[in-house]
Amino acid sequence: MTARPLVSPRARARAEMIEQIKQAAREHLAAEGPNLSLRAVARDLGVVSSAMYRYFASRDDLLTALILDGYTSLADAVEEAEGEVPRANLANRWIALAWATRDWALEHRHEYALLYGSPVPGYVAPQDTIGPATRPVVLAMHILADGVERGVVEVPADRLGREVRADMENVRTFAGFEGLPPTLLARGMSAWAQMHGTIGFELFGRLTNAVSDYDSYFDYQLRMMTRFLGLS
Amino acid sequence: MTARPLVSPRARARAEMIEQIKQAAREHLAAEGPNLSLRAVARDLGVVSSAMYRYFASRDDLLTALILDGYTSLADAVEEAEGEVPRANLANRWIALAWATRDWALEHRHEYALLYGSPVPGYVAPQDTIGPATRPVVLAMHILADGVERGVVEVPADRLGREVRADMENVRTFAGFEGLPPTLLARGMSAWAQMHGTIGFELFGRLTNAVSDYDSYFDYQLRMMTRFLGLS
DNA sequence: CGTTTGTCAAGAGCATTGCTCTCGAAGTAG
DNA sequence: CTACTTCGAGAGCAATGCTCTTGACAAACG
Repeated sequence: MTARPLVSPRARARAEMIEQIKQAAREHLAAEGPNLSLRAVARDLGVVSSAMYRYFASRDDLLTALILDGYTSLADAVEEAEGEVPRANLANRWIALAWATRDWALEHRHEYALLYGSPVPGYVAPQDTIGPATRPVVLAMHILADGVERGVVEVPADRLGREVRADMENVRTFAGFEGLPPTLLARGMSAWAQMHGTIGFELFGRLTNAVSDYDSYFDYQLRMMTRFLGLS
Repeated sequence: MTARPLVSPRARARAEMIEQIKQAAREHLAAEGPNLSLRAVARDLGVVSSAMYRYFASRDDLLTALILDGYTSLADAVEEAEGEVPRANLANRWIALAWATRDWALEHRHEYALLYGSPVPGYVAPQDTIGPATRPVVLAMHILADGVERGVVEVPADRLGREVRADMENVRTFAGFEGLPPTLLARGMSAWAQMHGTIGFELFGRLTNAVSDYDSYFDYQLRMMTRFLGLS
């Protein structure tokens, strides 16, 4: 007698097919950009287009799956890179995080555009994307919180407006940072916007004719950033 | 006898038609997002779709025209706002520039996405867009150059890498800033990326659940920025 | 074992898109 | 008046996302 399989062959085949579709879709994304065509990936898989709808209710659903995978892929890469730096070296932890973000963005240009570029027209992010989506920025703020805890990061003595303070408190409790002062959090958000702004400029070709050595440029931007944050 | 019109009625009608098409396209852009449909604007104008091709060789050509108009519209708004601030008030000039940018972006969300968001798939920016496209950032750097000239902005004494220095020299000569030191230019680019990063975050919904009062948030970000630039 | 239930790929079909071509009407210039 | 150009209309082609039906096959159950 054979043991009942833990997952039926059917469910297994289905999971494999879903993975194949996503893989083909990713390749199409990298090749032709965000104009993802269900029929095209169906052709790649030697399958008729209507069969796709057994696995994804719509093209947007496929996109959602890709976006979700993208968020976790990016977050994994970022967390791994940051995790390899000694805890006490705050500046290098931030720099490692930023480089990992940029490296991932350059390797997955169109996926990055999907995550951080202009949103797709009719698409609305479902609730379960916000978890993976916030992992990198939560990690970044964790570095700052660590610095405060270790007493090596000086807390800016700015006077925040009431609304900004409320917003920062909101973010703080959301991410679970008790020891992170709002003024420093605001600085972190500033640096975060700068990092993604710089990466976006490079990726979307807004710096052509202006910058030739993007690595050095990014490196210098990061040096200014860590100084601005009081990490170095 | 009637005088020969300076521009023939035909050329005039043509120019008007082009303007009508662009206007309808802008409205469609604002309503349905970047998925601009030639046939839809043709329907709006009560005209058959093939007639569009008498005025724009392709859908991308229409987009190019909209992008070009967008750049000049944004640049006009920014230059006007900045021009109203007394020349000596460097910080307020920068702040006015930034607010004008954000205001324009909020009023023309999809056009801003066209200009600064992820690029449209097959689209390549023609050469004649780079002029209007750089007007705002040239203006921003001009404020910094002005500050150096007036001797009120301190020049950062950073040591730039050779590549970064070369890039900054490149940008400097391109924009015609002789008196702007590379280290300050690099700071300017940093602030520029931060500004567009922050605006993009707000516009593309990357700050929902984190920020509630975007005006105050942007205001505070600007205060940090002008301090970082040495303008206040 | 045999029947039922559910899942699957295939195909036809609908409305939409960008774009091309041809045709006749109408305006313009000599 | 005649020759030329420009225009809008319409048909048509190759795509797209998505729906529906049909027939085959596997899993589950009695």
